[in-house]
Amino acid sequence: MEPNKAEKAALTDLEFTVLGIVWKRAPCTAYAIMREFFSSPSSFYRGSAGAIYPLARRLEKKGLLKASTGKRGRRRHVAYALSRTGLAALRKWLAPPLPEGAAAITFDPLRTRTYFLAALAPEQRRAFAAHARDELVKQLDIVGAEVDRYRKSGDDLSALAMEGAVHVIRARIAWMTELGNKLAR
Amino acid sequence: MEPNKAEKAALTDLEFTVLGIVWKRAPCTAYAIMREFFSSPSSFYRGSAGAIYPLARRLEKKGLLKASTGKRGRRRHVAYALSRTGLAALRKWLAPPLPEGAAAITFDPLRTRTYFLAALAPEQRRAFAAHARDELVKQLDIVGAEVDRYRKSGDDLSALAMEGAVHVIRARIAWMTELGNKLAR
DNA sequence: CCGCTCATGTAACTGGTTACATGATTTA
DNA sequence: TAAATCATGTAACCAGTTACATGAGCGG
Repeated sequence: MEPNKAEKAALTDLEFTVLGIVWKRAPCTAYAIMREFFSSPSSFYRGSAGAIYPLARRLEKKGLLKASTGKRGRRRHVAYALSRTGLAALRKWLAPPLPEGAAAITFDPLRTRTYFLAALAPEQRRAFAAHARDELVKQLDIVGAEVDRYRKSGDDLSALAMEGAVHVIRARIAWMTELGNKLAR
Repeated sequence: MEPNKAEKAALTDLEFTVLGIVWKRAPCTAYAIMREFFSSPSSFYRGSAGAIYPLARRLEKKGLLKASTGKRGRRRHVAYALSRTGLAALRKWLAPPLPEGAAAITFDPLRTRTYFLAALAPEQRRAFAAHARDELVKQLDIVGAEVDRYRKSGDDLSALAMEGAVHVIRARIAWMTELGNKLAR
């Protein structure tokens, strides 16, 4: 017999992230998972219903989530929790070694544009650097507030995670400042 | 008459990036565009043939690229260059204002994992931070070399762009070091 | 009773991917 | 002359998206 392909196929980052969310929030409806994505300042995944609902059922069929139906009033809902194998899968994803490329350089719309900045007139280049810097500073406030929120809620590791975003945005601000200065000369 | 939808639809980042590459390298075959992606240390886009060839023809049909057939020996090839409207489109993409979210926080596999690190035993958490840090240090060498390569080739703006990646990786190293220290206490 | 949130889902689309296929030209 | 590179392309797939639809419960 061939090994069951569906059982073996590696999960996507979104699937592991959902596993992580359920681990934190269990018992947790698919709707609650969606909200988690909506409230995140990161917009890489939108956590759309069209992604989350089929995904949750998929993980349940694979035995990584277990579903239980509860009700509020006469209304039913499905709450998920991690199964034993789900927790094991989450831990395997978290623990070293990291997969190829997990520490690699990430997509950055500002960097992508900077490669081709010579196509603009010098004055427009400086405007780009100044504008990008301003936008980054705005982002810094948003993620800074998010760090505080996690701190106050006592979720120190999430705060530490979000501090990664703070570090990165500060680095990008420094980079855009440097770019502005170099373009000014 | 309705405005032609195909003409008006916004381009993706990949399409603008190809526009930028052609602007730099014209006259430039689709194959050469692919190589540009292969040689990039960023792996967000793989620049696969299945993406690049249809994309180039699409941009040509929209009038953003113009194609010319050359030959080496008795073998034909199609070389692209930017049209006037293509250059205008590239410049509009580059110039302020940036689209919504261009300065937003980006996807980071390390950050995503850090949110759920409490699911690991304390010793495994520290191992994660140490391992991630090591992997980032390796990346720093790679992108540092890339900066030098651009500097030597005289392409200062590309070097400046790649220095953005250096800034970000250094920030992520500092973050992982901090995380390691905090987990050690 | 109106509008908001909770809750669940589907259909059509999209923008990439992998894998494959073909053949000329160049280089070791 | 074999292997690598140049060059072009297609087919099947995939993991997301948007947009839509439905309906219960709840607060003002």
